[in-house]
Amino acid sequence: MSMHPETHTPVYRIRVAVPVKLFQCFDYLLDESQYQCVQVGARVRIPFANRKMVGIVTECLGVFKAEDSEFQLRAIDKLLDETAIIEPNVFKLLTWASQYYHFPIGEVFEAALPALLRQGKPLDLLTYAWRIVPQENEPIFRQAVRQKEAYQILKLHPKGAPESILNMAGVETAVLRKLAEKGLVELYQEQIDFRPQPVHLAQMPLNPNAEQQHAIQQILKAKKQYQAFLLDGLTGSGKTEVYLQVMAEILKQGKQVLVLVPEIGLTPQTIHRFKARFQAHIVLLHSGLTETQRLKAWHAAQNGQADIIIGTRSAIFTSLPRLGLIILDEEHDLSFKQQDHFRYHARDVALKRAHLQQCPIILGSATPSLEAFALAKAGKMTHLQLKQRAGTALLPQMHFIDLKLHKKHSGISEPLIEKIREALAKQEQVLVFLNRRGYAPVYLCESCGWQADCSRCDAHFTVHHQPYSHLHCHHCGLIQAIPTQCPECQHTSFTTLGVGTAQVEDTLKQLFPNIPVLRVDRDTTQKVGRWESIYEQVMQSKAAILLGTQMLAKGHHFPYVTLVAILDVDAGLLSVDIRAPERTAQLILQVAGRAGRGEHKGHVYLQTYRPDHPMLNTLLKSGYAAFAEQTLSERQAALLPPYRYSALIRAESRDLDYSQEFLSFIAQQLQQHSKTDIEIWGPIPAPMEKRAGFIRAHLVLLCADRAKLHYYLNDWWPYVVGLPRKHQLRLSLDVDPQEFS
DNA sequence: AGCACGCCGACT
DNA sequence: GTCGGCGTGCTC
Repeated sequence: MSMHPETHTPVYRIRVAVPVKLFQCFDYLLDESQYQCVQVGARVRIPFANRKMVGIVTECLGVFKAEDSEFQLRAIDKLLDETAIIEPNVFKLLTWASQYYHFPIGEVFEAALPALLRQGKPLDLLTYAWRIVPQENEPIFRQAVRQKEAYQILKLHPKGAPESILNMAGVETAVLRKLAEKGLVELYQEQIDFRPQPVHLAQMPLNPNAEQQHAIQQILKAKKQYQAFLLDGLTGSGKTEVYLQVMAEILKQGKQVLVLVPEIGLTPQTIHRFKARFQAHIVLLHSGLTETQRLKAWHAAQNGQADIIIGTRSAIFTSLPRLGLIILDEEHDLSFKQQDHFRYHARDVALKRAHLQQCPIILGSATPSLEAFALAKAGKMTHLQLKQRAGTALLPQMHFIDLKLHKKHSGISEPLIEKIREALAKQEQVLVFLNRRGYAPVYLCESCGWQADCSRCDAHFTVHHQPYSHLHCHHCGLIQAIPTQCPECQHTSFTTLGVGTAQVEDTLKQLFPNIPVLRVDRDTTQKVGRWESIYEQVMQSKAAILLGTQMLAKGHHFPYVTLVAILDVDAGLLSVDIRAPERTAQLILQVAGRAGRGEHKGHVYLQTYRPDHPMLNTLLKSGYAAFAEQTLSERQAALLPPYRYSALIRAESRDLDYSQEFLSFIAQQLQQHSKTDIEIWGPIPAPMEKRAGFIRAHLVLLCADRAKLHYYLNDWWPYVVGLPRKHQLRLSLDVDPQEFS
């Protein structure tokens, strides 16, 4: 195709977002027929430097005149979509996110698309299938063995089969093409019915209590406009029932519902709850899907076939032509914030999306984030509380055990052992929580006190005995043999300090030899389906002990657990991060929420050396809301988030001082530029300064005015990224960071 | 990010 | 004499 701008046939110009680490878009040329088809939000294949890439059209700029551009524009290779695959509201959302998180637009678009679409595969890829063209006589294959085989396999699929399935069955695409040349088979496209089917209730709703009824009514009042709701209720208070009844109404209007859940929350139980209630097209979007499955689900959401879309973080970017409600469950969960690359927070993006869509959004949590509380207090979100526990379940009772006063066996105090014994004797189940896996967190020489430390991190090695004895760094993954002779003093006697779940497991098995002890942590659940089988075992057992880390606190419910023990509450309190107290409080309540959902009252035992700790006491005596209130006023007094807006610059370098040196320099530049508008902390060494061989430093930016912060970041950050570097340096900007020391 | 171009050390 | 180290610069 000739593309001389000087010729008479007009040439047109579009602007394209390219998935590269650059902050600008690039202009390309196309001819009139292409221009008539092109839409903002469609994909194009383009030449970029010396390679081919897939970009997203961001603007259609009309007839091109050479004097309009200082660049020698190139022509696109191909228009990949006839219509936008990103709907206008999501397009606006992604543009906003690129600006808000100061992340290159092309890479933001890339993050919003399934991998197959990023690679340029057709959106309706899965609607194409090969089928046999009926013949009068059975075709004869002489030498063509492969074709004969392929033909036989295709015979087994009278309605046709997609290429991917045939490929898996050993049929190569080339062979199919040969058969197509002979007219024996054809590629055809299945017609999709885009009309949404009416949704029916498959199950009667439960009878809501007064609080639930109030919440449902409040939310439904806003069903055609933007309003954000914080649905704040303890585990077991019936949040899900509120979701389901609001959803029923929205679905009845022919709209789609987007449900976002934490990474670990997408359990078969959750899915089952939705599937049981609605006779509707439900799709799931999570990390466990194959790319083909993901594309299929994404496509059904995007073309409006799917009614309910349940997904993790990145599902917030799915195009939904008839979106009418967003639900974000476990709003406080950290997995909603992406921790690398494009560091967006799905909760904040979801709020923006609901606003663009003019639809209601529900944030649900038993332990709302301080950000959510602050929004509610500022009147930007409607606070709905569910205080009663649904059904007959009673609230668990909380008790402290002062570790200073009692003898311990692998970190379990004697009074706790007695309580566990009593519960087991009544055929009840016990949950023991310890957020530390492995056997022990420290290995040391008995003679000189030398400790086994990771050479690549500022951290101790953790001792593991399974599947064999070794030292493991939980921060960088380094594995080493356990030394038998001290490198410092040559002595040969060693001991361990502290306990991990593996050690507690051994001790519990010794203490209660006839009781099943089930350990749930990353080491025991790596195999697929292992978690499910443990869960099944627990549900079928009578007396049993469940032991585990974080994983136990989320997702699954254990109705027969009446005693919950948190072995080391202090671990979370020691952290330097300002968000450590709320994390700990949330974790305590989440773990506590596992207890006593049946008819028996639950008891929660917190082991601590600090039973007088103010945060623990506020939490236990006055509840989470009082704790949050107190923590918020401390934040307000200290002018910390959410009362000021923040950003964190991370720098990592193999060079000892370069991270700090570089951050010092850029901090100086920003300080001169922004005067007193932005407060800059640092550079400060990261909480674990050395990790995986990189020396890490941070720079914290704080500003009372969000717009001002972004105004400065807008010019300054691209400048910083473009600065020449003396040494290798990894740099990242984290807007609204989840943790900063 | 990639990828090429470009100028200085140890090898068939 | 080359192969290849990664510094620098560019991508419409």
